[in-house]
Amino acid sequence: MARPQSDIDAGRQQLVELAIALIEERGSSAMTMSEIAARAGMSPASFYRYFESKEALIEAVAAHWFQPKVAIMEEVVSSDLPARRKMFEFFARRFALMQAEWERDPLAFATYAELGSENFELVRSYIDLGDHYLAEIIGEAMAEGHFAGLEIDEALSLINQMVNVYVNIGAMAYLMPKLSTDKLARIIDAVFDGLFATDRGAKAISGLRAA
Amino acid sequence: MARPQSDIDAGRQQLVELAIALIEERGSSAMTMSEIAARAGMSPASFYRYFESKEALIEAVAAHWFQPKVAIMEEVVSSDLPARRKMFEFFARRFALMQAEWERDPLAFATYAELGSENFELVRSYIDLGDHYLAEIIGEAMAEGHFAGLEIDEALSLINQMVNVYVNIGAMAYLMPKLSTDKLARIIDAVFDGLFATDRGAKAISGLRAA
Amino acid sequence: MARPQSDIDAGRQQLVELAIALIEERGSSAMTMSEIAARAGMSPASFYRYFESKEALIEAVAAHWFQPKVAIMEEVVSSDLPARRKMFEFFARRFALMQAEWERDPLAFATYAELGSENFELVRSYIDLGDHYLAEIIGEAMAEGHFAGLEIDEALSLINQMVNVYVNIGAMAYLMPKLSTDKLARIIDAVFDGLFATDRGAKAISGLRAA
Amino acid sequence: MARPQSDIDAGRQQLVELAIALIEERGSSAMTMSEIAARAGMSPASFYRYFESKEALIEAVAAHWFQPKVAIMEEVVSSDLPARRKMFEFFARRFALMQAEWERDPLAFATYAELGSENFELVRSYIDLGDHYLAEIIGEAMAEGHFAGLEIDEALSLINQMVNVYVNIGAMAYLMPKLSTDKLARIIDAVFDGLFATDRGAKAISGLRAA
DNA sequence: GATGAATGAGGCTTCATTCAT
DNA sequence: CATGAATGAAGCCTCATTCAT
Repeated sequence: MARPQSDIDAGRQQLVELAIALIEERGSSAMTMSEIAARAGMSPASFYRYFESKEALIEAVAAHWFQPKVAIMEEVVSSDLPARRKMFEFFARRFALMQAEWERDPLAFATYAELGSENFELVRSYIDLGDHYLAEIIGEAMAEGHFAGLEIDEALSLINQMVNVYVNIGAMAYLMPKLSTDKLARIIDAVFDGLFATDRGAKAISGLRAA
Repeated sequence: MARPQSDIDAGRQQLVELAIALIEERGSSAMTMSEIAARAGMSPASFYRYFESKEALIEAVAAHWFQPKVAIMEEVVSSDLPARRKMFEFFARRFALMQAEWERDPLAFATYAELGSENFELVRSYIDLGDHYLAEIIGEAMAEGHFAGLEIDEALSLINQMVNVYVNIGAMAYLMPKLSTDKLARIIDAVFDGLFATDRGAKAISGLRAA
Repeated sequence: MARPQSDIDAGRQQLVELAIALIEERGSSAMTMSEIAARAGMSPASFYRYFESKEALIEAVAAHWFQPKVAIMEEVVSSDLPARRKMFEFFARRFALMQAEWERDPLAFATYAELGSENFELVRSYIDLGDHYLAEIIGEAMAEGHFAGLEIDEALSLINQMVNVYVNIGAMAYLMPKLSTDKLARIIDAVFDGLFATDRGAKAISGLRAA
Repeated sequence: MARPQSDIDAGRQQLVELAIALIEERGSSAMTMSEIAARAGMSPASFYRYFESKEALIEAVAAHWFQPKVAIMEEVVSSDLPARRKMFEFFARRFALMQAEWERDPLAFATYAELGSENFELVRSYIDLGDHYLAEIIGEAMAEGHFAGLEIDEALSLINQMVNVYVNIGAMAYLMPKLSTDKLARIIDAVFDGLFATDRGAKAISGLRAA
C-alpha cells in the first residue's frame, strides 16, 4: 500500500531532479517532456504516470526549490531571538542559501527566476507565506518598541521593499554579485534605526508634490 | 548605401512598434514573426530583411522600452538639484513613468518584465548605465557630507539594493500596487539618515559571524 | 470449466455496468479501458481476461441497453390485446421507457445513440427482432380486417417508417422534447385509419412519375 | 486580391473533397489531418493554411453535404405547386438524392450520419432551416383547408415525426433499403387524409392513460 | 528586392494493448 | 492467474525559418 505511493513519489522525485538538471544545463526552454522522459529512460507516455501535465511538473520543481527556504523561515520565526536579530536571520539565512546556489551555478539560478516569472501563480503562495512570517516578526519588534507610529501593514510593506532584493529571486539573479550579508545587515539596521512615522526631508518633498 | 540603411532603420522601427502593440494586445506568446510581418503589411520572409532573427527583434524592443528611462536619468543627473533631492528624483521620475505604464496596462508591463527576464543580457547594459549615473549622484552627496565612512562603491551597492524595488521591472510587475512615491521618499530618507559606516546592532552581529 | 465460465460472466456483467456508469457520468469519450478496469478494482491487463477488446465491451453494453426493450416487445406481443391496442402498446411502452431514460439523463441517452451509430452492426439484430414482432402484430391486425390490400411486408415497412421516430434512438436523442405518447397515438391512428392500398392523391402522382 | 482568396478556396475545396474521399474509403475515424494533408501532397502544417482546425474542416464537409439538399428545399418552396404536391416534392426530391447517394455507397452514407451525430450542432441549423420551410408549406396547406383544428406547430411536429425517416440521415443510414418514394407518398397521403384534431381510437386510449 | 507558400521539427497529450514478474 | 508498469503509435497543432518565383 505504501509501496506504490512511494514508487510514484520516487519517480516524481527523479523526474524533478532530471528536470532540474536539464534546466541547469540548457535553460528552461529545453525542459520538454520528451527530453526529461528520455533522460529518465522512459517513454514520453510514461512520464504521465508521474505528472498529470507539464505544469504539474513545474509546480513540483518550484516546490522543490522553495522547500528549504520555507524550512528556514519556520525555524527562524519559531526561535527565541530578539526581534532585530530575528528579522536579520529571517532574511540572512535564506540569502546565504540562495547565494550559495547562485555561486554554484548562476545561470541555473537565473533559469529558476525565469521559471518563476513565467509561472507566477506558483510563486505567489511562497511570497504570501513569507509576508505572513515577516508580519509576525514585525509584531514582535513593535512589542519591543520599534517602528513607532507605523501600522503593521505599512511597516511590512516598507520593509519588504527595502529588503526585496534579498528575497526576490528575479532581482537576485542579476544582482547577486553585489549582495552580501553585511549589506543586508546594514539595511536591517537602517530599517530599525531609520523607519518611523516622523516626516523628514524627502517625505516632506513628496508631500509637497501631492499638494 | 545611406538610403537603404535608413530604409532598413525605418522598417526596424516600424516592426518594433508593431511588436510592442502586439505584445500589449495579446501578450508575449502571441508575438509571432508572421503576425508582426502581417501587421506591417509584409511577408514573413521580408521580416528577415530587417531582423536577422526573432531574438534580434526582441533586443530592439528592449532598447525601445528603456529609451525614455535613460532620458530621465540623463536629465536628472545633469540638473542642478542638491544631492538628496537629485537622488530622489533620479528614482522617483522613472518610477512615476513606470507606474503610469503599469496603470495603463499591468499585463503589458508584466510582459515586458517577462521579456526582460528571458533576455536579461539585454537588460544588463541598462543596469550598468543606471549604476554609472547613480555613482555620480553619490559622489555629489558625499561632497555634501553624506554617507560618512563609506566607499562610493559600497554606498552605490547598498542604495541600489534598498531601492531596487523601484527600479527592477521584474519586481515592480507584481509589487506595483504596494509601491508609491511616498514610500520611495521614506526609503531615500532612510538612505540619507541611516546609511553610514558606524557599526550598530545588526552590523555587529554580522561582523561576529564573519569572525 | 463451468465455474470459471460463470466467474467470467460475472466479471463481464460488472464491467458492463461500470462502463455504463462511466458513460453516464462522463460521456462515451471518457470510456477508457483503464478507467473501467480501475473502477472494477482490477488492472487494465485483467480487463482483457473478460473482454477481448474494447469493441467486445461495447457490444456487451449495447446488449445490456436493449435487453429491457426486448422484454417489453415480448410481453406485448404475447398479450391478449386487440391488434390496434397491441400495436400502440408495442411502441408506447418502449417509448415510455426510453423517454424516462432520456429525462433522467439526456446526455447519457445521446451517448448511447452515438455508441449505436458508431457500432450499428450491433444494432441491426435488434431492429430485425423488432421487425419480426411487429410483423406478427400486423398479421393479427390483418386478420381483424385492417390494412386492406397491402402485403404484410409492405405494411411492416410503411408502419416502421411512420413510427420510426419513436423507435430509433438516434432520432429520439434530439427529438425527444417533441415526442409524446399522444402524438404516437395519433400516428398509430393514422396508420390504422389511413393506411390501405387504394390510390389517392399523392400515390397517384408518385405512380405517374414511375411511369 | 481575388486570386489569393480563390486559391485558398480552391485548397479548401480540394481538402474537403479529399476528406470526403477518405471518409468514404475508410470511415470517419480515418479522417486524420495528417492523412488528408498527405493525400493533398502537403505537410500537415500546411493544412492549417486552409482550415483553422479539424473542426473547421468537418464543418466544411457538412456544408458541402447539405448544400444540394438546401437548394432543393428552396426550389420546391418557391415553386407554384399546390400544397399537397409541394409537401410531397419537398421530401421526395431530397429523398431521391439521398437514396442515390446511399445506393452509390451505403457505408459512406452511414459515415456521414455518424459525422453528423458526432457534430450535432452543425446539423441543427439545417434541421431548423427545414422546419422553417416546412412550416411555410403547412401554412399554405391550411389555407387550402387541411389539418383542420391543428395549430401550425402541432402539425409541423407531427408531420416531422411521421416523415422523419425520410429526412433524418441517421435513420436513413440503416433503413434506406426499406424506403421508397411510393411509401413516402403514402405517408404524405396519410398526413393529409388522417391528420386532424378529432379524437379517435388510439388518441382516446392515450387520453385515458393520462387521466 | 519581395513574397507567398511551404514545411521540418517539435510540443503536449492520450490510450488500447502487452509482458515480465 | 493477476497485475503494475510500460509504451508505440497516434492525434492535433504551432511557428521560426527558407526558397522558388
